[in-house]
Amino acid sequence: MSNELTIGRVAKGTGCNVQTIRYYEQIGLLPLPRRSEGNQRLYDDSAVQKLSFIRHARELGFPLQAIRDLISLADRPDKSCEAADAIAREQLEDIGKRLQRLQALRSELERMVEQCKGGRIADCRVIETLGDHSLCETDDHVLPKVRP
Amino acid sequence: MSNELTIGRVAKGTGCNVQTIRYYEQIGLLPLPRRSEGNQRLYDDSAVQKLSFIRHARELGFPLQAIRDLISLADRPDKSCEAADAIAREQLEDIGKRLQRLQALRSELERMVEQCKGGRIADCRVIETLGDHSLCETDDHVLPKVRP
DNA sequence: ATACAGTCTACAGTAACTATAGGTTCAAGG
DNA sequence: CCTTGAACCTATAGTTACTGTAGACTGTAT
Ligand SMILES: [Zn+2]
Ligand SMILES: [Zn+2]
Ligand SMILES: [Zn+2]
Ligand SMILES: [Zn+2]
Repeated sequence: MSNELTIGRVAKGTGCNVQTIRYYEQIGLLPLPRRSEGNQRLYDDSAVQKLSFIRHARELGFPLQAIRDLISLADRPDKSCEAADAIAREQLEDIGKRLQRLQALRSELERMVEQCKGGRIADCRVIETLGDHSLCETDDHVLPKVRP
Repeated sequence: MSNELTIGRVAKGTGCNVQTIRYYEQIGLLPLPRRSEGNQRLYDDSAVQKLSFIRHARELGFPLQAIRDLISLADRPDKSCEAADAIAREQLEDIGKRLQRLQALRSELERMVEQCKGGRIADCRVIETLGDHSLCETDDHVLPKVRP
């Protein structure tokens, strides 16, 4: 009952797909697993757990580099968790920024879509607005224009 | 007053950067511009306008393929704008989905960060939660686990 | 005339996978 | 025991939308 799984089982169990697992191994995020006589990967519980950690963090939007850092922190249980918390706060902040931006985009797009009453392209409010940002209500989504 | 600009000027005027403009040309999104005697690109107003259109649509999150489609629609002013509106609605829908997801992520991350009172990694709530999704409040961010 | 900013091409790199080709291994059914 | 087919293997290329680099050339200002 050493509980070793093939890559496909691990994939199903974690919701990762097979190539992704191999990819994580390749970039050094997952340790090299034991191989069967026929050279197939065999994973034990600890590998599955690590992959679940990675997967969960990815689902929460952490970039792989942050996950790498979190893993190496997780391997030092006695140290302070300050650095780990900082990574999470950073991720939170990043998500906050993206949310704000998306909210601005959504309202602008809503306005665009709503204003077009259908008809010919020549009169389409969508096309027109895309061609001219000054028809937009906010400046959120355009970088400042600098006159040369 | 033929109003021709070098690539750098166009870049400044549109907020695009120079390589991006060359990239758009390369993938056929922008037409080949006239060249100076010394082989440097020279853009007229219509090119600048097209690039502004592209840039604006990108800022609103449209993928390049959608922009390609919008441009080819914009070139047929007499046709119905139904297709253009559909592209915009699709983009709006996509943004809505991303917003929902990000909102879920944010609340989960907030909870995580908030619960950790600092201390050793061994007791860190951030690390612990990442290792075990069942500590999460919602299932939004994890694919259904299928038992093999 | 010389300096220096701007431009040119071509290519490599980024994030995080996903897909493909062409071959090998494993488990089950006949 | 043999065959079939799913699952696995490696290696490589493709995806999106750029960004960065190297090494050479052009254009302009003093
Ligand atoms: Zn319309
Ligand atoms: Zn706008
Ligand atoms: Zn902590
Ligand atoms: Zn979770």
